[in-house]
Amino acid sequence: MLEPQQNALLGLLPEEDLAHLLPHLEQVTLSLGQSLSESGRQMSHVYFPLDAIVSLLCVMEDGASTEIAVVGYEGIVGVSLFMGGETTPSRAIVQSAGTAYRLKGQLLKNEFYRAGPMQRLLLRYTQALLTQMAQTAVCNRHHSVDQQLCRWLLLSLDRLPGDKLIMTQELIANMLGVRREGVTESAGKLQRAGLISYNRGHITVIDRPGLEKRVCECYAVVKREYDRLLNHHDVM
Amino acid sequence: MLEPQQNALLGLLPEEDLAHLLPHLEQVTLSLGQSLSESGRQMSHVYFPLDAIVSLLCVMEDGASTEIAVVGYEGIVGVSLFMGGETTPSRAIVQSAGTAYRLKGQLLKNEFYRAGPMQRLLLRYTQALLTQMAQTAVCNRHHSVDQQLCRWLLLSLDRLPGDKLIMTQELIANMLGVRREGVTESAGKLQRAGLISYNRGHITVIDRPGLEKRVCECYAVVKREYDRLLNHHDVM
DNA sequence: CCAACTCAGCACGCTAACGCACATAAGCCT
DNA sequence: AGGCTTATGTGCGTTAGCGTGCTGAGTTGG
Repeated sequence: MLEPQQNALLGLLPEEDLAHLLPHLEQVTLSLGQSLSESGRQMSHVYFPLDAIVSLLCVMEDGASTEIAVVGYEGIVGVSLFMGGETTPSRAIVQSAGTAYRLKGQLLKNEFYRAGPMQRLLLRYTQALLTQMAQTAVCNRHHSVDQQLCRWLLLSLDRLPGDKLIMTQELIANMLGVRREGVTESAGKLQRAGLISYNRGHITVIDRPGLEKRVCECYAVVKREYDRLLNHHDVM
Repeated sequence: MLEPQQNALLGLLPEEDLAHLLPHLEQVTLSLGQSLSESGRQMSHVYFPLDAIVSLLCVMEDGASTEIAVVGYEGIVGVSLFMGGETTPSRAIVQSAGTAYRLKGQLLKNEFYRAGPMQRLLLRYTQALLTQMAQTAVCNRHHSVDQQLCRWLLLSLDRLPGDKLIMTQELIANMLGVRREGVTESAGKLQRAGLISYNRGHITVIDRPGLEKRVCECYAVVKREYDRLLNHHDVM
């Protein structure tokens, strides 16, 4: 059984605050490719992933896209609701199927405007998101597809229980905003180096330390900032 | 004389809330290249630019950098203070000299945690910043230096009183995270097309509509979102 | 007024990534 | 089994942007 506390934000909340929300939290299954938020559309709920992963994508008129951030058990999908804008121009797509708890948008806003621990927590999380987006921008600019693939794999791995992910090269290419063939090539290198094994949409990470050696600094910067902003000691 | 209300955030604040802050607002001159915030360092003040422009840069270990957002009269530098993280891994550099009002960080936080109009305003602004960063990331990935230069020029122009900016190609290259020669080439095209005139660090925009024709959609997306989030009607 | 410096422009060759066209290959569904 | 769809691997030519080295035109300051 999956408990709401497996989501890091909910888990960091003091018991009484969590108790407020518990009756309204609804467990849902998220399936691969499902959209939780479309550009410019108001979300009815926010989502607290448990073992699912959600990608925030920025999609352009011609259909080209790039992942700007990834959200897993450590976060929440639907930041724009409590930030006051209600909508975002970006899209939220389930990148790895799994489970999440969801909460009606209005209830989250109520909790947020009580200005208690939940507010502090959500604001700190949003700042972590800012950092992730900034680092993604600079990584897009300066680093090779090889490095970005490593970063992407590690970010996903950190949000998954095991060492397997279900993901075609086509989809990874959409996330990274590169050609499918580019991913084929980079993934091939990683496979030949014995770091991952790739099999028709099923990736198994064999040598995680090896990936960490190849990845650019962007991964560590983001991870460090999440750890700093969302550790139990500072937040509560 | 420059009034605090020339900053859009301060200008949107109801009179009584602004009155709270006025005695503590200190006018300062920002000079080109001045750093307002270093990676991981706590800021003592937040800044409300009037006619100055500040770039938020993400700098990497090897010194390569990319601008992730630009802040002018419409915004505030120092979002991380009220978001709870206190520091950011990014750097804030004055990109166009001018004037700003500044406020002690603690005073801003006090005002923020009163949970009044200022809080709503700052949160909405932060969401606009999120959008700008996301769009920058996707633009870095998919658009040519030509297009990005147009975007950058227009974003700067929107934040300046006139049609001139003081900025060498070298600095623009740092912002965009490209080679200086790349900027030379793109700027040359714009100059030959009669859109701008370039003269040793002095750029004059001659044909703004022409720039708007060449720019990628990223500019409009960001502008629209700022207008939506920070118009007087919705915020207050 | 000349020297030093800064800024802009140009000419290479180089490489990563692109777009496109195929060739397999592996699972899926009668 | 056989044919379909989907996923992956490869091999082109093309191109945008990079790194480097250099030229020359302004600007500044002694």
